[in-house]
This record gives sequence, C-alpha cells and structure tokens, in this order.
Amino acid sequence: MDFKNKLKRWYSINKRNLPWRVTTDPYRIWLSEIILQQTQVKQGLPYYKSFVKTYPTVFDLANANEEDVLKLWQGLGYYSRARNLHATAKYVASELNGKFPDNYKDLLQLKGVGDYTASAIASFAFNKATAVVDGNVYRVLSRVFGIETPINSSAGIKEFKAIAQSLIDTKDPATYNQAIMEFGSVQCKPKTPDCPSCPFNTICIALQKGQQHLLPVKINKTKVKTKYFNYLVFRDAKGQTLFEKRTQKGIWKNLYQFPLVETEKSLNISDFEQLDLEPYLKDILPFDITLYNAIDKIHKLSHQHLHTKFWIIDTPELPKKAVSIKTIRKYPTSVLINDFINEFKFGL
DNA sequence: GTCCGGTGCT
DNA sequence: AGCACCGGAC
Repeated sequence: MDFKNKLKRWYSINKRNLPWRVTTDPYRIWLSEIILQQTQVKQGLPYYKSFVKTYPTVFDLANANEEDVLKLWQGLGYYSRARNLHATAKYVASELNGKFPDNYKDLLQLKGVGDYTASAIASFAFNKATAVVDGNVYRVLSRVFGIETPINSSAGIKEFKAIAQSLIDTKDPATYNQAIMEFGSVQCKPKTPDCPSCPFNTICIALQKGQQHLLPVKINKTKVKTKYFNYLVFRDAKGQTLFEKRTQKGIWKNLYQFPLVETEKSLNISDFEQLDLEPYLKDILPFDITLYNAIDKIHKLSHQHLHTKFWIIDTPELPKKAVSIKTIRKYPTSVLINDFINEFKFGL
C-alpha cells in the first residue's frame, strides 16, 4: 500500500470528530483555519464554537465592531489574526458578495491567509489538490522519508512543499490533507512519537536510524543579543584587586571575573560616573577612574555579542576580600578576562 | 525555564 | 532572511 492509502487508513480509524471537518462551508473552514494558526485544537475549539454561534455567516462577522471581535478573540493570542479576520470578512462580504475565492492563488490574497491557509481552504472547501504544509507535515515527511533539509530554510520550504504535493491523493485531497496533519498531531508527535503502533514503522527512515527526535532539522535562529559589559578593574597600594566568582546561571558560571556592571548601552566616562556604583564602592574611597579601552572590545558567543569596557579604578585600600594581582591567573576565567589580563599586565 | 507554531512586514 | 506577534505544553 502506498503512502497516501496507508495514511488514509490510519485516519479513518484515528480521526477526531471536529466541527470544521463536517462542513464544506468556506466561511467556517476559513474561520477554523485562522483560529487554528499557531494554536492547538484543544485551545481553538471553544473559540471556533463561539465565533460560529455569534457570527453564523461572513456577513454577521463583517457587520460586527472590531472591538467585539477582539473581545471574542481574547485569550487566543496573536491578535493581528483577529484584526485580519475582521478585515477579510468585511472584504468578502462587501466586495465578493460573501463568496470566498475558490482557488489557492486568490485565497492567498486575503489578509491573514498565507501559503498554508490558502492550501487548506482550497482543499477542504473546494476539493482542490493543493497540499498543505504545516508544522505537522514538516515533521511527518522529514521523519518518514529521512529528509534533513532545514525546514526553515528557503530550500527546505520548497522541497517539503514539492514532496507534499507529490504525495497528495488527487481524488480526495481534502481527506489526505486532514489525514497527514492529524497523523502528525496525534501519532508522529514532536516529543513523544508513538512509533511502535505507527503504520509507517517499517519504512520510516528516522526510526531506522533511531533519529526521530532529530527531525525535522531547524536552523538555529537564536537571535544574537548585544550586551554591554563594564568590568571594574580595581588596583590598590598593596597590589591587590577584586576578583570574584560568577555564580549566576548562564554563561561563565563559576568562573572568576572582575566586578561586572551590565548596562543598556555603551558608556563614556561621564555616563560611567553617573552610574550608581554604591554596591561596588561602598568600602572603597577615594578612587581615580580611567577607561582602559576607548573602543569596546567585542566578544562573540553563539547567541550574544558582548561589548566590553574595562574601567581601571585606583584606590589606596581595598576591602579584605581583595586578592593579590599576582594570583589572579590561577583562577579559572573566561577568554575575555584572560585576554585582558595578558594585555594589561597591570603595569608590571 | 524551552519548545512549538503561520503570517506580515521589512 | 530575520523578526514580531502570544499562549500553552512540558
């Protein structure tokens, strides 16, 4: 049996009864698809019901106040969906006589309708053979066929769309589309796929390799944050400095560093003098401050760019916890601090 | 805490 | 291509 027939057999046994699956009314299908974007069935279902009840037709929704629509949407999140929903209802009601477009290309023009939703409505309401590709489809196809192209790359988006389209049942595209998404949602789940009972467990490439959890591949898009670090490099008459353990979680936990002040932006000397350094300087007076590096030293980590300044603070006497500068190389520290120590040499 | 997920905008 | 938008599951 081929992929689509196995899938449809699985679906006929395992499908949930959901109200948008027993209608071909484009309005209700569109409404359900907008609600279900970025939203699980369990969370979206009560909203779907209340929208259908409050606004049984696209004209009812078009005639509503935006505030009332937003109120009904309250709690679902991504509120631009509700604003787009209302705008599209008004457009369909007034410009299209209440008739939704019946094909992928025209559906795509509607506000709030992207590639997935246009394909979904075209197939569910108009029986067009346009394959849907949502998060479930990416997961199922990448695992069953062992496709490692990142799903959030332009190559991956094209590749998965083409594969989905090649697998679709052209005789009954609506059922096929429902089936593959339901399968991804119920059986081929992100964290705990039920492989032992899976109809594809004899052909699934990911299962053969034991790599279900590694697929689909996503490019790490952890955005790089810019942070501004100011290290306070104290020196006293006895050749001591303050060097302390970084105990907070995150980078460099349990490594040693000079006292650190993180700021919102890069500081010049007068900014620095405005800072409230009370917690660092309460036992330390008088002092003289100079900036070691006028240009920020930029230290790059995978997810952070640290713009760093080293402030040299001379003072006659430091508190008891101060350590001899001669000993600081013995402490574990970051490359950033180590490079500074090697470069600055503390005038030695 | 981290992961998950479509569309619109730039 | 990168980011903003939100709430829930785990």
